[in-house]
Amino acid sequence: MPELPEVETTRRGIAPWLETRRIRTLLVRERRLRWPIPAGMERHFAGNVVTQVRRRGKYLLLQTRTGTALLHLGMSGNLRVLPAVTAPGKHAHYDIVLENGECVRFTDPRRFGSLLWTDEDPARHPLLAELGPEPLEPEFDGEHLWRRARGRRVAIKAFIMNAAIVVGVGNIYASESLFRAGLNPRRAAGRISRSDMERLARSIREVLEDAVACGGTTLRDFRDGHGEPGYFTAELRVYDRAGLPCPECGTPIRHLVQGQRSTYFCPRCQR
DNA sequence: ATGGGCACCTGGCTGC
DNA sequence: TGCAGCCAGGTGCCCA
Repeated sequence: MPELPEVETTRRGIAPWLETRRIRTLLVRERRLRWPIPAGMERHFAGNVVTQVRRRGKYLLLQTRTGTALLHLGMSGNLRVLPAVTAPGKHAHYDIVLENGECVRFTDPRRFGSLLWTDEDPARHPLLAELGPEPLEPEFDGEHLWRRARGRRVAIKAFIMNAAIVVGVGNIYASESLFRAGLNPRRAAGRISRSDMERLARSIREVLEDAVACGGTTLRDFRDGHGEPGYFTAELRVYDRAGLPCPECGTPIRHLVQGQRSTYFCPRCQR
């Protein structure tokens, strides 16, 4: 479900409800997420105060007075701000309950999401330490992509979906970025010119910024922190549009599979 | 080091 | 209606 724009949208939705607030308790109903929630997780939350809600790639970081909770939404997860006494749905795996009873609830049918804790600098956590730059920050640019692509034969689509190269680009926005940059998703990363990499970096940035401005993309079930869908779905130019005319040239959009993931592109506009 | 494939899960949709 | 088969927004890990 969530790529960078959806995670950022979620962050913006829940941050005002959590920052500076004291947690009454963490209520866990299902510990079997991607990594089982450790038995002692609750004690990190009870009575603690959230100082900041940040994002690194597709991870949400709840910074507290004593450490940092690392949340991941996986494929199908979402976080919702809810009033006190809201009956949990089938896959409501944990609630972060505030002192007044309001809660932020994690729901995730597929259980690919996670909830981890670190007492140390979260940037040093093994899951975050090796991540590439944030695509909306200045250190991400065409030169970075070009440099990291030297000698690499992977398809450019897989390359930009690799979080060690750049974070936040998932399956939807990879196709969309490559369309905007006019690059064929099958091209070897190492064979793309410096100037095309500049274009690609700009495209990635623009697509993600536009999607954040729209509150993300809702294909099936993405909801922000308050249950609202994202409106970038209407702006998608190629994703999930196989056979439909390319918005630039009218050629039917093609579908192909790369690394078990669907790719969509215009065979005429993308070389 | 790199690249490719698998696994982890549930639910929704399609087609017989 | 029922059911098998396929697909889905992520990503860590294993193997060649």
